[in-house]
Amino acid sequence: MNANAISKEPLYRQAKAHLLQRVCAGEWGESEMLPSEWDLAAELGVSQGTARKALAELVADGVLLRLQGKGTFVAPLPGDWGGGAVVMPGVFGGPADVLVREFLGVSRLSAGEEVASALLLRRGAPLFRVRLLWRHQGLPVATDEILLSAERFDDLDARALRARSASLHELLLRRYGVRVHVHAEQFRVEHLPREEAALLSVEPGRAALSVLSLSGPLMGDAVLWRQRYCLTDALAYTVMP
Amino acid sequence: MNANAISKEPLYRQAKAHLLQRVCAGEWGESEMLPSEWDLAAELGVSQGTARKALAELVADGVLLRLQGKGTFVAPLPGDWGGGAVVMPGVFGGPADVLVREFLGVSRLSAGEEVASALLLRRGAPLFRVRLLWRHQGLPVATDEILLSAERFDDLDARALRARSASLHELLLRRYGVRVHVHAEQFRVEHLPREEAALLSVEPGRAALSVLSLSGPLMGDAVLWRQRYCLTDALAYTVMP
DNA sequence: AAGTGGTCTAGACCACGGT
DNA sequence: CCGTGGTCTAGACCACTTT
Repeated sequence: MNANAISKEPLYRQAKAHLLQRVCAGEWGESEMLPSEWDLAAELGVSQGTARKALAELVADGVLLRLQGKGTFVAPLPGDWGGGAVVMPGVFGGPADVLVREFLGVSRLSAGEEVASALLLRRGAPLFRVRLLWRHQGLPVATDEILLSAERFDDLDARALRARSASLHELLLRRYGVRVHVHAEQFRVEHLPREEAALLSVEPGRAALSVLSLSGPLMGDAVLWRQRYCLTDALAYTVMP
Repeated sequence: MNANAISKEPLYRQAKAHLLQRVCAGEWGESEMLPSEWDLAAELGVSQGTARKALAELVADGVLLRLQGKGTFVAPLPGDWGGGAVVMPGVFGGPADVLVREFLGVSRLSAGEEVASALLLRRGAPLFRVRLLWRHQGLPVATDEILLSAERFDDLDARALRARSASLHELLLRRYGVRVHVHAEQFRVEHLPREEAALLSVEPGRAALSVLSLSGPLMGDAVLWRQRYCLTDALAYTVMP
């Protein structure tokens, strides 16, 4: 924590950015303890209080977990479904239902105006298009169309995504060092396009919940556009601020 | 900060609760500065650092605003629309559109099972039912049905709510000292009931975005159930975590 | 007992806004 | 110039978990 740091930013912000970078680089695996406040403070050349403030912000951002008496750990990544839980309509207290991911495929296309503007790319920039299907108790309930720059994330292949346990978020973190957070979400009612209706086994034109979300690295621009169509006959899309 | 305080809670939490109570009691009006950190610390009998931590949490919770060089102020209440902004679909950067509130009326009814369970009331408990209509550029785009305990919030009258500038949130704060925050929100697609369809000038059964939200005091149970129906032909309901 | 994070304190200095 | 909030430091003690 010295020389080349941007001196305009507070020390604890520089420490936070430094630690975030090391977390994203995979320096500490899941269930592996980070060094203690005092050790980190010594490494970074700051006081223990400053190191603590950086760690506290990373906890608030969902990057780290701290447990009194145990230590500091890298927080598990959210699944590809994201933060919004799915529960029975009208019931707020209950546990979230489990959704199962099914990988449909990856293709390539060119960025339209909206996507290009949201992801700060030029029109026509090459994109990867990842398609997912979500099942609840075996029945399809949602489709995802995920768009991301094919230039920034080259060599994204279907093999890794097809694995049942794999997650796009994990792939982006391990291969590109990008930890993706949701920046904003838009909810609308839309009529299902033919393709989505077929995947969800309902008639085309059926009204469904459309969830458009932009994600990207913490403290960075969005890199991931996701258009989700969700059937909400028996489920509700829940968010807790 | 002494005697009757719950000694199990950290000092800064006790200070936070104490300050929150004084804010809700209306001790400081809008655009009136709170005492400085040092003065508050002296009042509460804690160190300046502890007072700062309490203030910082209240800022994070949206209760206070702090401006370097100017002072600490009570944050303005969000309008009755709440946190979710409304913008053009697919456009994330733009400014939120303005919605105009129209008060339709207050009536009384008994709590059904769902509402009673969510608000921790007994089945059949008396409720107030507040009805609002939201317009965007003159056209109706959303209806609200707001339910709250008629026992806890007695003497809620239509006169105060009918005032064009009034807000239910302000009323609850000024009359009952309750500062309401959104605890959770559920999104679904629902078919418009006759009454809502008529209010929105569309045919009954039309699919609309249903937003069910529970609100209540910071650090307390929910006291307000809101069922909103929103037309999203030209608008999208946006949330930013 | 030793190590971890969590709280509390005291003091110093900086950055910003108004006088 | 002063008063405000914002940052940084150093040290002490507490609560919890593990050895």
